Amino acid sequence: MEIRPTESELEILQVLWKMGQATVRDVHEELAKTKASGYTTTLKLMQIMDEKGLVARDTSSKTHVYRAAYSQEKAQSSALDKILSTVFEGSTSDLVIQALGHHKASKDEIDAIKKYLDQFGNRD
Amino acid sequence: MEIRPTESELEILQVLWKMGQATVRDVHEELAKTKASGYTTTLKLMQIMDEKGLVARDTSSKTHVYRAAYSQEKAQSSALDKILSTVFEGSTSDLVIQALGHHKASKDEIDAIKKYLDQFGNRD
DNA sequence: AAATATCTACGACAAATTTCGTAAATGCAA
DNA sequence: TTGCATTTACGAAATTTGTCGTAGATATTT
Repeated sequence: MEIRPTESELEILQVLWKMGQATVRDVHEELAKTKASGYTTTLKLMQIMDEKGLVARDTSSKTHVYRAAYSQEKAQSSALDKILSTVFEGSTSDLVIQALGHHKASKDEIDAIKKYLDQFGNRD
Repeated sequence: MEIRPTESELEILQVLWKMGQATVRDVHEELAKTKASGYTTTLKLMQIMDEKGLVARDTSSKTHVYRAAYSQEKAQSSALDKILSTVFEGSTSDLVIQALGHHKASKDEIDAIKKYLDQFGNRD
């Protein structure tokens, strides 16, 4: 029952998350900025995503309007689960420290994290 | 030049990271615990990985001995890069906070992270 | 209304990944 | 040494994913 979006499906979801609602053309033109593939390719993918339940669409007018049915939060959680088990051996702290080390966080970001830790980190 | 391990290749790398050295049979029996596929499948995969440079092997005896040529650190860094750009919109702090929130870290882990932040987080 | 443009549906092709069967080589055991 | 088991090599099928072409429907323009 795992509904794992594929790589291309994830790209489409990104656009939908950002736009909220979008037509196939909207999505395709957004993707076209960084990727070269035909319009019908995007269309087909979004139709498949509809069948899978990854998106929902309003078909009342000729031009269908799509929205994500798979939330960014879910994708984040799923992505973290996966890399935790595949490359971090389940160690959240390893993951966090790697993330902080390799990808420089701004001072504001670091402050946000510290705040979070102080607030939440006092349990066993 | 991107040498991105596939899903199955990553499973094999996990075994090699853990074992250090391993034969095809070693790897296959480890994988068989959670997955059903034939011995020659594992063999073929590992041969392809050798061509790609993801593993190295000692062929001096009949039974070849493999080791990872793609480090866990590299895989970690690559995995973080990917999910940062695909589902976290580049926000390291979002990623970290999500990681800490969803996957409970132990007190020791939290302390380790705090320590890391205090030591390293005083830049702009 | 006729021509043009845009959209959906859908089959089929292409590429990448995974799977396996079979043959040949090598080592081990009777 | 002869037979048996294990291993490698390799081609090919099966699967999954991504790609596109074409047909038909619907709208828009002239």
